[in-house]
Amino acid sequence: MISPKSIEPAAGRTRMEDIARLAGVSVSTVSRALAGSPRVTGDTKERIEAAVRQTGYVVNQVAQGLRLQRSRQLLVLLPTIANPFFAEVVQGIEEAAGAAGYGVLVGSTEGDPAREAVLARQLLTGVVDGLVLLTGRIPTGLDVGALAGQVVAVSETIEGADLPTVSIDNTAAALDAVNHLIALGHRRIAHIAGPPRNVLTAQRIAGWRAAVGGEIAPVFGDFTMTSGEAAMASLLARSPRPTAVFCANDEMAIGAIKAARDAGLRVPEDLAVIGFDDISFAAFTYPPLTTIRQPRRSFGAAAVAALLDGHPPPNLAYTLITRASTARPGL
Amino acid sequence: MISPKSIEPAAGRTRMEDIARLAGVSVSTVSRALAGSPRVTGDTKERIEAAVRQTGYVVNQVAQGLRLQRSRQLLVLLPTIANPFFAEVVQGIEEAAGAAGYGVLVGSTEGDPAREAVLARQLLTGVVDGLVLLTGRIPTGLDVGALAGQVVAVSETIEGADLPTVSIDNTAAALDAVNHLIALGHRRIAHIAGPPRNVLTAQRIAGWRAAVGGEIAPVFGDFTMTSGEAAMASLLARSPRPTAVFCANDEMAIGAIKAARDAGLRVPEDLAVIGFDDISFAAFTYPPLTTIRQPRRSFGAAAVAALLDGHPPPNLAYTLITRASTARPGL
DNA sequence: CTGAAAGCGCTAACAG
DNA sequence: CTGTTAGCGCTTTCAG
Repeated sequence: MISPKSIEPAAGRTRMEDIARLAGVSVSTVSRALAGSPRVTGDTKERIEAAVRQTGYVVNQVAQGLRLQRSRQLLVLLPTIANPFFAEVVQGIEEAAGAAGYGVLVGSTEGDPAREAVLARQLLTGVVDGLVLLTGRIPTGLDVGALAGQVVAVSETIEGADLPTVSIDNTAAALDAVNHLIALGHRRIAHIAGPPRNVLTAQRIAGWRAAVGGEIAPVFGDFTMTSGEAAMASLLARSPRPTAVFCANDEMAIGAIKAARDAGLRVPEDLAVIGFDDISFAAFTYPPLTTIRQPRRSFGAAAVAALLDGHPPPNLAYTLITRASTARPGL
Repeated sequence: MISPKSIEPAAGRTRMEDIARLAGVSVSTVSRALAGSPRVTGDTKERIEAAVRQTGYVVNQVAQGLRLQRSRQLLVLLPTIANPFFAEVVQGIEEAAGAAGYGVLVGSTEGDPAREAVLARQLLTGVVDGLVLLTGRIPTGLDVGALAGQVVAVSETIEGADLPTVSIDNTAAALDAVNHLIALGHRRIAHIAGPPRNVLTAQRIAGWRAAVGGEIAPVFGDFTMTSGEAAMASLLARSPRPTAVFCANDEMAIGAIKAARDAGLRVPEDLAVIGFDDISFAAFTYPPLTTIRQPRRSFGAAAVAALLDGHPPPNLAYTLITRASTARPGL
């Protein structure tokens, strides 16, 4: 059990002072030696290193953080870690952050603005040095202007905020996806979109509209498999029925395929389906899912580079991955 | 960009001292008021609260952590956050931890023992108060004996370590899964196991063996879809071919179904498949996957309860979820 | 090349 | 009910 009622400061842990005593020097010297200062050399340095090895000493990062005013931790805020897309971006962030000596805190907010705000405040209290937003919005109460360079948006652009953003060109990618269907001969191409009032939703709708022309209404989902299934069910009631559907993410595409099959349709013969993201499951659906691959690990790496090195985040490249869920209509 | 070369201590952030000045009291009084001490009341309390609201002050958790010798952060160590099973356990941990005012650090170690060790040391340096191990092993260099009450294992029991562990009875669950197949009439039931030398692997093999009897060899995978696909391919070369296969997790089951279908077999008519975990994708495979549901959110909640309140973690209940991937043989 | 001392922002005796 | 003071463990001037 953590935090017993009686707190024993320093609970027996080795401190720098102990190392100093063992090595017969002062704490300043130990501190310098550990920081790799060239001012500590030879025998002194070796004695200190020996003491560290012997005791298994590790510097207290909390004390160090207080003194240095930096924690070497990053906070990632995202809607849900259960979505493989986000999970893989987090992997990329972790890798890059870890390589730079930074740790990663994950806040899975379930879309709750209150929870987002609470977590984001960690940034203001010294617990983390930087914030990666995968939520598509600024946590309430956070003054991003004053936090310049400490906040980066990933995947979703945040409107009205002048934030460095790591993303792909979603409109162009959606256009490419739909053009793939058009090239196969499809003309009635429906769209299962993300939630209304979401930037990605708008961008992908724009790409779809640009390709299909006209004013057909998309069906809105919420990026879950269940919502894709429901959306597809409603599309199947349309007449004439679409011959193809472009889904704003892979999970909704997986739901859509299930709905189509449950309605007795064959994919891709009766209905072609294309997704977005290329999560690992996309290659294992039946039929395997044609989709747009987003470079998720690179998203993470670019976000960390933006935070730690100030690199302006690039617009990354996406790829159309052609699998068996799309084919010529009525084949 | 984080950490400019010139560090400005206290970089303009509101400190408790500022609140004290605004409210016309001392910092001790502010500290007490913020901690909800009954010793600060009436007008004083209100002036302090007003100052806090006005400035948007948030206490510096690093300084607080140093003083209190506790960080209100938990570290979760896991093989890969990209696996939905782990992701959902993390959600459960986050929920429970968040409700108790704790934050969650995630270390996705990709099975790298060195990375595990480095991350686990955070526990020793005051960055986190507790450690949740989903990795099935003690990070090297960590003296769990000395850290009693600060470490809990989840999902995988750690052999030779006397650790509180949150899990299900994996052997019994595997037995139930295979008995489901036997009840359907299957007799040649193969097993796609997890990686060798893994406790879960051993337990699930034991349950399978108890049900099928005999000494058939399992095929080993590594819990990924790709490995399940490869394992199934090798099983299909056996003669006589199994009529059913019990997979040690859902992802390998998804891979196995793909391999079976690619080989021209129908699931479940020619081959029944049962998985383990009931990740969200299991309900959306084709055919939908029969599986053993593990209560992942509860795993997380129980782990946090063990750490924070010292509750001994219970063995949780699992459920057989019957879907369409299993049926009578040769139907 | 090394040490003494100050201080990061906070909490908790201890006095009053 | 409130303030003074010491100190959590570390880094970094400033002296020597």
